[in-house]
Amino acid sequence: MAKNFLDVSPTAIQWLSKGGLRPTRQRVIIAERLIGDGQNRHVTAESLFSVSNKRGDKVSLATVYNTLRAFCSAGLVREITVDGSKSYFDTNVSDHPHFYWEDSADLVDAPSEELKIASLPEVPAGAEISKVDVVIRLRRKSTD
Amino acid sequence: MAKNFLDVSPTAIQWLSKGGLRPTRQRVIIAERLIGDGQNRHVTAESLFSVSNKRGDKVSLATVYNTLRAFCSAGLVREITVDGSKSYFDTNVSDHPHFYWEDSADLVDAPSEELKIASLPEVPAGAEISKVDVVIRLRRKSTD
DNA sequence: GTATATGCAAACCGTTTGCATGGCT
DNA sequence: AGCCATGCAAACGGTTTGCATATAC
Repeated sequence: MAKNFLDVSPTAIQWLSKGGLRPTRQRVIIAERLIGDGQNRHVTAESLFSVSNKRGDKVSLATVYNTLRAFCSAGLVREITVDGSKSYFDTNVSDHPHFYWEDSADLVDAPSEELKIASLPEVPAGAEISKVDVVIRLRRKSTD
Repeated sequence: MAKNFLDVSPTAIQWLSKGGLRPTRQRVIIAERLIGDGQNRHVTAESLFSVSNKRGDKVSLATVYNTLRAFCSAGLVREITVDGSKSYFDTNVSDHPHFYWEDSADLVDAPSEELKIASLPEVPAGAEISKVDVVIRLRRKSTD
C-alpha cells in the first residue's frame, strides 16, 4: 500500500522523473493538476493550494511553494513575472509570448507563431540571453 | 524662504507640473534625482530611498513609495515588473525593450530601434493592448 | 538506514495604510 | 483656510525558512 498513489498517474510520475524528482504523494498530486489533461497551465502557488484544498488533497502551502520551486529548478515549469505581487508558473517551458489581462490578473499563452521578431537588440558583450519575456498586457475595450 | 528649493530646479518643477503635481520639497528632490541629468533611469523605491538618505535629504520611505506611485499615475514614470520581489520605475515612458541582468538585478534600456517586431499575436476580441513588455534576460557568459 | 520531503508556524521583505502633523496655494 | 503631502509605525500579502516528523529508496 505504499504504492497506492504511484499507480494512478504514470504520466505525472514520468514527468517528475524527467526532472529527476522523487514521486512523493504531494508532488504527484500537484503534477497531476498541472499536466494531468495535457493542457498548458498558468498557476500561482495560491491558486494551486486553494484548488487542492477544495478537493480534499492534503498539501500544505509551504509544500506547494517548495514543490513549484523544485519543478522550476528541474526545468519542468517556468516562472513568469507579470505582476509584482505574485509569481506565475507555466507548464510550457518554451520561449513564448503571453497575454496578461490586467483587470482579472489572468495570464494565458499567446499564439507563438503569430509573434515574429525580426531583430532583437544586440546583446552586451560578455552576456548571453537567458530568456526573452514578451508580455502583451490587455485591458477590456471600453464600450462607450 | 518658503521658496528656497523651488528656485534650484526649474526643470524638475516643470516636469512635475507636466503631470499636474504640486512641487513639494520631497517631490522636487526625487524628481531631481530621476531626471536631473536628462538621462533615463530605472529605480526601485529602496534604491531611491537609500540614495536620498546618504545625501542627507530627508525623505521617508513611505513618501518615496507614495511619490513613485503619484509619478506613475501622472504618467511621468512607468512601472516595470521583471522580478517578483520588487518594482522598478522607468523615467522613459515610451514602449521600449529592456535588458535585465539576472545576477545583479540591474534593469537597463535596450536599444529600441534594434527591436523589430514583424507581427504581434492577434489581440482577443474585446481587448486592447495596454502595453507590450519585452524583457531580455541576461546572464554573464561563463568563460570556461 | 539515510537522505530527503513535508507541515506548521514564525520570520521575512517589499509595499501599503491610518492617522496625526506640516506645507503648498 | 483648506486641501493635500509627509512621516511614522503598524498592518499586509506573498513567499521563505527552521525544525520536528514522516516518507522514498
